[in-house]
Amino acid sequence: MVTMRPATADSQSVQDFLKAVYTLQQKMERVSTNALAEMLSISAPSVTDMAHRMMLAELVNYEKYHGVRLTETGEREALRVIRRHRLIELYLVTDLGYALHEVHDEAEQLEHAVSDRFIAALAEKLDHPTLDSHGEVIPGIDGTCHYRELHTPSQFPIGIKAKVACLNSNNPEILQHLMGKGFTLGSQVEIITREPFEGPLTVLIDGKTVMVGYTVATYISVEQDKGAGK
Amino acid sequence: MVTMRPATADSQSVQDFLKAVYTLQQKMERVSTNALAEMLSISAPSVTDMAHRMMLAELVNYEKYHGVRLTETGEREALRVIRRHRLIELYLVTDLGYALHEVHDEAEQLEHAVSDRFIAALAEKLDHPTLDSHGEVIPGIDGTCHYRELHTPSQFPIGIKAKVACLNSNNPEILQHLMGKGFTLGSQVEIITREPFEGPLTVLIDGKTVMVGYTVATYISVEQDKGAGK
DNA sequence: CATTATTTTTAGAATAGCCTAAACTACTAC
DNA sequence: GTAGTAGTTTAGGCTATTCTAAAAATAATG
Ligand SMILES: [Mn+2]
Ligand SMILES: [Mn+2]
Ligand SMILES: [Mn+2]
Ligand SMILES: [Mn+2]
Repeated sequence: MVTMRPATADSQSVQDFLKAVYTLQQKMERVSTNALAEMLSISAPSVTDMAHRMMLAELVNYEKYHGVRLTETGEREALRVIRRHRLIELYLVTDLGYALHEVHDEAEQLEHAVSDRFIAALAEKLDHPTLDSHGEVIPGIDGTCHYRELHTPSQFPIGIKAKVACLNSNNPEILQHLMGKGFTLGSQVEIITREPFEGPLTVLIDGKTVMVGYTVATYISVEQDKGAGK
Repeated sequence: MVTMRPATADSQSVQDFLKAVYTLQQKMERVSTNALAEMLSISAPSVTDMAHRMMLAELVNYEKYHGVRLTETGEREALRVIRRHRLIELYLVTDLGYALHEVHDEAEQLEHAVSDRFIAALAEKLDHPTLDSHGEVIPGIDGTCHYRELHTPSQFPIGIKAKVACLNSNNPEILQHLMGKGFTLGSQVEIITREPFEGPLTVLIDGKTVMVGYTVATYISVEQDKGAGK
């Protein structure tokens, strides 16, 4: 720590770190080392160390005992990696016959290995998409994100028709479970009943009635049907 | 060196090392540390070190001062990586619009990052090809290679019609130079004149007459036209 | 506002890959 | 066969990334 060299933005660890900070930043002002350790599955001391080195590289702003925040450079880099990740995920489903639950782990590796040339080819082939195979927003080359107004079934009013807009889990088992119930992007859904105390939901999906646990439902986002009055 | 842990076959360094040994083994009985250092662009001591660790992992047979040879396991692994590399190269040209000179460097990274699932998808999509975009043999999943009888222009008799069967350079500049002259896989070629002392060749390619330097011509392999008497 | 509990950082260490400089072996030529 | 040269290995070191155990700081509690 007397001599500490700055991190380089092109390593796998640094890129995953940037993504993790970006994601956690959406929910909290500053991101704690513990939260990062949890998300990255590494020890807290490793996070502290990385935070120091990325501070020197001016990718994050780090204050001892008060967590981390992305700098402008850091955010740009994070969005670049997220763009890669999501373009790859979409491509795997669209052109290589992957099932949704298979794409995340593959993309987690490929995002670091692939060249800008490769990403450009994918973007071109997919006709510059803005949503990936989970329904998550793909940032543009300039970092712009076209967010939509989404809702979680657990907070969406009963009786309103909506469409599944995002299945935002990275866990293959959860995704398989949800898709097994009929939740796929674009499905028509309507909440029929909602049990209190974080109980299960009864949902009408494309005409079929199914039950879903509260916890697993938090990985679903729906979008109100266009044209349907609020 | 008192305690030395065996290498693990799934690291980038180890995989590239295996490929290098495999390639050099075609031309020499045992592969020297210097030859490997040269091919891998690392120092000779690094090669010695790696040789030791890969010996412990039973991937190579290494004898001090007498170089290295792949074990059966090592050869299987090497062929697996070569298969990946070449399927990726073919895919990049066929489906993603890459030019031949762009594929090698990309494949050199991707071969380590991609899953077996991914490779299976490529093989399927390309209809289980046996030749990559350079014209090199793609080993099967079981390691089998369907070699052809190829010739270098510099040793091929004058006046015989042949087809370009392989452009086996990894150097983008060389490939661009050759393709600029009209050498592409499948082109009709006929040697018109050959200068002595490793001098240039005059070649008829698809009707056009071009000159090629001796050195650069060593990266071309041709196959005698089928049906044309020897 | 003390005391405890939780979080975070420091200290010290390991591993894979790499390096340079120095020592050593093996082959080549008298 | 001995000297010289070319090729290899050993010795010693460095970096990035990870870890565990211990110390320190912050946050929560009564
Ligand atoms: Mn993902
Ligand atoms: Mn990743
Ligand atoms: Mn190649
Ligand atoms: Mn490689």
